Parts: sequence; structure tokens; C-alpha cells
Amino acid sequence: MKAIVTRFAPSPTGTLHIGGVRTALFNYVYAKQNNGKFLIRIEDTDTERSTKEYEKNILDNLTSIGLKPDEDPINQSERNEIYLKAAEKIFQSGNAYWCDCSQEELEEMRKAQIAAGKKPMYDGRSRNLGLEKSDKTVLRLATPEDGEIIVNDLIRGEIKFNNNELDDLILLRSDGSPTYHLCNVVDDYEQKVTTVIRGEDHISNTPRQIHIQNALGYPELEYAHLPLVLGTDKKRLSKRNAATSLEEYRDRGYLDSAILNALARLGWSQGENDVFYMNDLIKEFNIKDVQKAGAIFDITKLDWLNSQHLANLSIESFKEQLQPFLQQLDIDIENHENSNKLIEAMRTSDNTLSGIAKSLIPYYKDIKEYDEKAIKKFINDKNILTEIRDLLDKIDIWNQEVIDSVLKEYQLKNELSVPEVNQPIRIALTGSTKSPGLGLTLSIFTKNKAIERINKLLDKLS
RNA sequence: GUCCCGUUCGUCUAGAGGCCUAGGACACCGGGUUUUCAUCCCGGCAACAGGGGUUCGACUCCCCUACGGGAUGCCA
Repeated sequence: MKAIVTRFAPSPTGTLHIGGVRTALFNYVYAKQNNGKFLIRIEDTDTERSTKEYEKNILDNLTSIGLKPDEDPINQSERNEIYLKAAEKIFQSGNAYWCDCSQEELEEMRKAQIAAGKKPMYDGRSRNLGLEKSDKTVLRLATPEDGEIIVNDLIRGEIKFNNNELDDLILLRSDGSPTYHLCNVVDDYEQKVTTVIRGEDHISNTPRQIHIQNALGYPELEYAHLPLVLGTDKKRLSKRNAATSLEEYRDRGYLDSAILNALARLGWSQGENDVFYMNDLIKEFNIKDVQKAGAIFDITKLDWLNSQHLANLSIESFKEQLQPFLQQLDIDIENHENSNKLIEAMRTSDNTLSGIAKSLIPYYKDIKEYDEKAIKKFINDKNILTEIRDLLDKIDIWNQEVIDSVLKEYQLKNELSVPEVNQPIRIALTGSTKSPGLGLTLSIFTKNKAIERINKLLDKLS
């Protein structure tokens, strides 16, 4: 069995797209589970739209999320001679010809075809003219006029195309530069790619590319066309309907492993198990089981997966992941009497790291704003707070159990309801009524700090 | 228009002719645990696009229709 080689071939015309990550992921996993190689090729033949910044963004992000190629990426823009040589070979074999139709002429032709109810396609009018190369000619592939081409797709099975549906595509532009189809086919061959895993939008390109392969005498490839990632409007995921850039998701506090999990789960499932990691994927993934229909990318599922991945982290790696988000809020994670206890208590407060970081603010910084509605609702009698403060102040061993029992005793002795005792303290300490268990919350702070916060609220109320 | 691909709960999916009274997960709703919030636990709601075949039997196979998507570039 020959070694599998897959590739991800992005155009650097934007930052790394979440859909691109999924394509790259499936390529990566398929290669790895077959002990093969995963390659990256930068398709930057569109010099107008391609930039080095985008290229760097794509490469950096792929690597950092764990989809590292097994060889250095190649750039199509640096491989012109190779494509030109291939084009020459096709021309020499009689499978291509020069065509001098102007863009206007082609435009008119298409309009006429549409008007006549026909499929707009190049009609091959220059095919037998025997034109010579000039600065006005493009090189076109002479596609077989009849017969059919069968694309064997790992996911969809056989897909048939009639050759008469395919027109003579352009191999070389009039400025001499090679087009996407040519470069793509030549590079797959040169990079010894065996398996092309790409988006469903490329299905109709496939028979055309096979014709180029045939003209060049290249071996057949394996194909797998992935269903598209859709936005909630069922249209393909784009900036119009969702965040599309991988970086945006990372910035919002989603773990790489959760993003990958969510993306893999979109179109593929592993029994009844929803939470999995790269290792599981490499072990269990089967490209033949990939769904055929496009799938909507649902952020709530990502939220949940993220919470699961977050929960599976050790306290050390959780802190490590959280660090940058706290830094953004100008918080030093260790700048707290009891940071481990605090983080452990608060790590389930939100589904994302940025959300968790936000909910930690009251523990690191002075309370700027109190929840006024809560104050109204729970603090009718300031004396309760004063008395509790004094009781707390007398505690010698400042820990969760002692604090809890002191509060309980006070509550029972004064025949108060639990919220009457607890909520005011909570508001004093965090500004809101949301916090971990009271004894725990109090013990996270030093006694002095806790008293100080209660006093501050009392001041405000007086 | 033409060609291609597709269509199971709101969403992601299981389902390879009888195992389906269509299963799971997320979301949602209700209950419990937690003195609050979150976590966690339990329960509930909810789908085979429609119509014809084939078959003793169809979510599963075939055909048609509808709907959705993709392609139809000297973009990739």
C-alpha cells in the first residue's frame, strides 16, 4: 500500500477561516491515521489578492492549533517554470491550443448562450484554428468532446460528468501566467499527493482537473469532498453570518481542543461520544462516515464543548490558559491570597475563558459597582451586616468551616432567613449575589480583606 | 437556465430493509442538589421534505416533485 499524502491548499486572501481549519483538520487526521504525510501549499497565484500577512496568519495559526505540516509549505508563486513546463508538455501532446478570443467576445458569447437557454460555456471556436502564441492568446485545454468522467469520491461514491458539459478551460492566461487548475494539478503530482480532501464547492472542478491530469499522464488521485460549513442562515459560513476567523474564536476564550472537537463533530460523529480530542480522532475517524449534507456551525454546541474541555484541564493548565485573558484585564493571576482556591471555585462560572476572566474581576479588583437591585432586595437592615462583620472579626481560625458555622449560628439565633444573612455579605464581597458558597467565598479572601469589603459597603449605604 | 451535490427533532447527529413506539448530544422547558450563581443529577418537549413505486415489510432501495446548496471567471 502506498503512503497517503494529503494537503491543505489555502489562498492567502484572508485570515485562517474556521472552515479552512476543518478542511485542514480532516486532511491532517486522514494522513496521520494512515501513517502518511500532511502538506501545506500556498496557492498565491492571484497576486492581486494574496498577501504575505495573510499567508503568515494562516501558517502560524495552523501550526499553533496543532495542524503542523510534515514538510515546509510551498508557494505556487515561486514555481512558475514548473507550470510553464507542464503547459508546454500539454501543448506539445496536442491536448491544448492557443485562443485569441477577447474578454468582450466571450462575454457576448455567454450572453447569447443564456438567451438561447443554453449553459454558458466556451464553445471551442479557436480550437482548430492553429493559432500561435501571442500577448493576446490564452492556452486552453482541449477537453474531450464526448464520453464521461467518473469522479470516485470517498464520501459520495461515484459522481458522473458528461464531457460535453465541460468547456476548454484556460491553462495559461494571456500574460503567460498559469491558472489555478493547472497549478493545482501539477503541484499535487509534484508533491506526490495521493488524496485530495477539500470543500464540496470543488466537486465540479474535479472532472476538469482530471482532464488536465490525463493530458499530463499523471496517476489518478483519491478524492473526498467535505460538506460545507454553514452559518445559521444555511448559507456557507462567511463574515456576514458569523465570526469566521479562527483567531476570533481563540480571542473569545475557546480552547483549541474544543474548536477542533466542534469542527470535527460537524459532519462526523463517533458513536454517542461528543467530547473527544485529536488522539481519539486519529484513532476513530473514518472519512467514509463523513456526512454528505452541509452543517450549520452552532455556537452553543461549541460553548458546551468548551466547558467540557475546560473542565478536563488540570488546575495548572487551566491557569495557564486563563492567564492571557486575565492579563488583558490587567490582572495578575497570582496577585491574590488564595489564587488556586479562587480559580478552582470559579472555573465553571462561564463557558469561555474570557467570560471566566470577567467573572473574576471582583476578586482581584475593588468593587466599583454594586448590583443596586440586589441591595434593594436584600439589605433592609444594615445592622445585620454590621453584626456579622463583628462576628467575623472575632474568628481566629479563618477557614470555610468555621466561617460557615459562625454564620449559621447567627442566622438561627436571630431567626433570620438564609438570604437575609448571606446575600448582604455576598454583595459586599463581590458586588453581586453570585458567588461560590459563602464560607468558601469569604475564606478566599483574608479576614482583613473581607472585613474591609463589608465596611466599604456599609460606608456606601450610610 | 444548465450541470453537480444534498434533504432524520430548533441545531449536530445515530440509523447499511424487520432491532424504530426512530436513539444520543446541544439548546429549550420542568424538577432536584447547592443558603445565591455556576457546576452536577433527574425528567420532558421535539424529526424521517412530499408523492409514487419495489417488497410480506422501507428512515433505509428506485423514480418524480419540492426545497436548499455548489458550480457555471484570463478568482482560488
